[in-house]
Amino acid sequence: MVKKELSEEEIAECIPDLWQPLTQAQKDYLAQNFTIQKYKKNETIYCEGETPKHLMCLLSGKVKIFKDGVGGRSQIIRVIKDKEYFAYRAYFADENFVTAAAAFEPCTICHIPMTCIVKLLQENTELAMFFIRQLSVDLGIADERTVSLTQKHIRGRLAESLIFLKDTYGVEEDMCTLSIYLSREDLANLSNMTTSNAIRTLSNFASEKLITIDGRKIKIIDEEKLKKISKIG
Amino acid sequence: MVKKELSEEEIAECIPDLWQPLTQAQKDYLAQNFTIQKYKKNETIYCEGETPKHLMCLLSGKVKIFKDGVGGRSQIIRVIKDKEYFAYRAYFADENFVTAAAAFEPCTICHIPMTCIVKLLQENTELAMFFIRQLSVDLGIADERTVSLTQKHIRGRLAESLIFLKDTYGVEEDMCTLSIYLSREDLANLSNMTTSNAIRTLSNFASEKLITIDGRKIKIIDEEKLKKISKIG
DNA sequence: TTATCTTTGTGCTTAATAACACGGTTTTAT
DNA sequence: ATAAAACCGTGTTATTAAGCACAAAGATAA
Repeated sequence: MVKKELSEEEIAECIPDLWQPLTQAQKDYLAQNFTIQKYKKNETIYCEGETPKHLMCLLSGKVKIFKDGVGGRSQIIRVIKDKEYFAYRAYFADENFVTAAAAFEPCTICHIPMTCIVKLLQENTELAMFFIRQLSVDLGIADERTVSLTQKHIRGRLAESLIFLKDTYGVEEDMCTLSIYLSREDLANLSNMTTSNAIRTLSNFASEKLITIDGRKIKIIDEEKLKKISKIG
Repeated sequence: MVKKELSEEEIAECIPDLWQPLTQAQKDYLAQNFTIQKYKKNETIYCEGETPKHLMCLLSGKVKIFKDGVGGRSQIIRVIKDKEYFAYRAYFADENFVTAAAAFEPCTICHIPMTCIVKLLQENTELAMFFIRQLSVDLGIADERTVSLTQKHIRGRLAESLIFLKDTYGVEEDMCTLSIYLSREDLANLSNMTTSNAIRTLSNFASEKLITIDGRKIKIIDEEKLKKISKIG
């Protein structure tokens, strides 16, 4: 699993935000505790209830953070893209994971023991500020999302998800095909609705010429209209 | 508004978590930047869209953090009790407030300029860890809450809110009357439902002898059953 | 290649919850 | 003290979204 020893330059490229504030001694220390792991499509990265041990940073691929609620329904809480950090919250809160994580597609993820991170934090306030900022941003997103998911109607929620996926993972060369190919079920779990309603609403959007669908390939045609639908709820 | 100069001992009692990690010089510095403000029942503490300037700590009273969504419906995101800190997230995230805050009842709140907090953070990693821990706990709660609010049914959501209010604000001497007296509308906004449904569901709980209601006074009679209702959704 | 499983799509039914209307009650303000 | 406003409770109706059944199309595996 663990790949060959990496040079500090290679590591620096993987985790620039974490690396940059460190002194040389701290960089050496971190490099000794740095490992890389590969995950297959749909593979579980961690489960709800497990004890967190590592900070993870996604180097390539796409990851979902989700939570299974009552009656087998799953809710995607957030998604992770390239160079984003995750899996550290529960450790800082001294809890087990309340969410699970899985790979949407094949992923490369680096692991750094949280004990190592905490040691670095104790001597580097700039690094501490990085986590404070990151957690603060995520908490703001969570607050917004709570209201969107509870108050918007189905069309608004799905429109929001489509815009969100475009903003997060971007589009292909044609400038409008979403780079992420999700199953209807994942799209539903992201938007807090049943799979049937995701399918139906997606078809409606296609009839209204807001998007085109070709299997899991979705092209955003009228982004402004989608934004409007998302906004009015 | 600003009360008479307080002694360091008095301040230490107000904000023990913040105070304890500081050196004497840092304590002196903080004391110079410490002010106290009173708010009346229902008074707004800050509004969505405003620029955050101060860390606040609730010294007495009860506060709601809420967000107005589509169609005038308001969602209570979290509530603050004695000795809890708030209003700092947006500053750390370099955003304006995405939520608003108001006093449920008369409140005393201390204000500390965020510039002062940031200065202290830069020289005190223990203080930084306090915020990292606090934000991590809150983010976990937000994740759990997202799933509860979206997936549980009305009865489950209201039961959860009642348990939550008991755990947060406690009960009176009789050991079962909730110490917080909320309007039906606030109870609805906490539980993501309309006011009529909060009223109806509350009545149902009363008929089922899970609670008794006397105006805004709510007694928890059968906590176990309520927990069960909350859990199964 | 064939068989099996998963995913997608469609129609119909049912359940859950919001919306509305209105009368009575309590609180607040003057 | 009195008027006005806000809040509470209840019945009725309308809307939204979930649930279910089933067929077709793709994907996966033996």
